[in-house]
Amino acid sequence: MTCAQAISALYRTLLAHYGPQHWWPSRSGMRWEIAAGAVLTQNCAWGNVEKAIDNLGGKAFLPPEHVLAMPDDSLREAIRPAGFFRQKCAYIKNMARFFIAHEHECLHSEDTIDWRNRLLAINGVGPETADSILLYAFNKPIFVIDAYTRRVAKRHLGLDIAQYDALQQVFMDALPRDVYVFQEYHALIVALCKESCRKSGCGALCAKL
DNA sequence: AGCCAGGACTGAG
DNA sequence: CTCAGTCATGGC
Repeated sequence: MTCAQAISALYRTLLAHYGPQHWWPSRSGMRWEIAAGAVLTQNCAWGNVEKAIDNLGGKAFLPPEHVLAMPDDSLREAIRPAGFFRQKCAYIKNMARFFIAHEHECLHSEDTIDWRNRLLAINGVGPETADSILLYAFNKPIFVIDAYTRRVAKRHLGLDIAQYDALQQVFMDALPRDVYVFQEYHALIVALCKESCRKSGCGALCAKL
């Protein structure tokens, strides 16, 4: 079995086992909330991010103009549960400026790579954050690599590639250029890792992997 | 009590 | 490019 076939096979196995995830929890349904969440979740448990999001309006998530206008002290207090609150305060304001200026433009652009580069130019946005925003907030066809993906790639696919872009390319070359597939695949990898973590063995599924 | 969680930035070699 | 140090909270 080729590497590409193994990547496709793993996707089918995970999808059959866990079912569609319809991922990126967002209560308000705003693209902006997804992007802010992507920054807040940097090296931090999602449960802590939810507290921060609740503090920023939860279901009625505050629009970027409002967050940008908040005094740093207030914004820091709101996002404190997500950790690194001093830097994340600045990062989120950078992201708010991007949304105010470019949300509509980015949404209707076909040039994903161009917008990926623009996101990467923002202080506080690295490859994973940029790709998460493009894939889940803007529905662009790009594959997200994170710590979970690296673990699964190494463990179940024998892929030990250090460079972010290189590993991303392997997945993208192996799969159809399909937003839905990219969204589900990443979500399914997270589902697998969370479950293995809880049960300290992965049970029935691991036998198939 | 420590380790880690859906990273990114900076500086050094 | 690779690597360590830094940033901070909450859950287990």
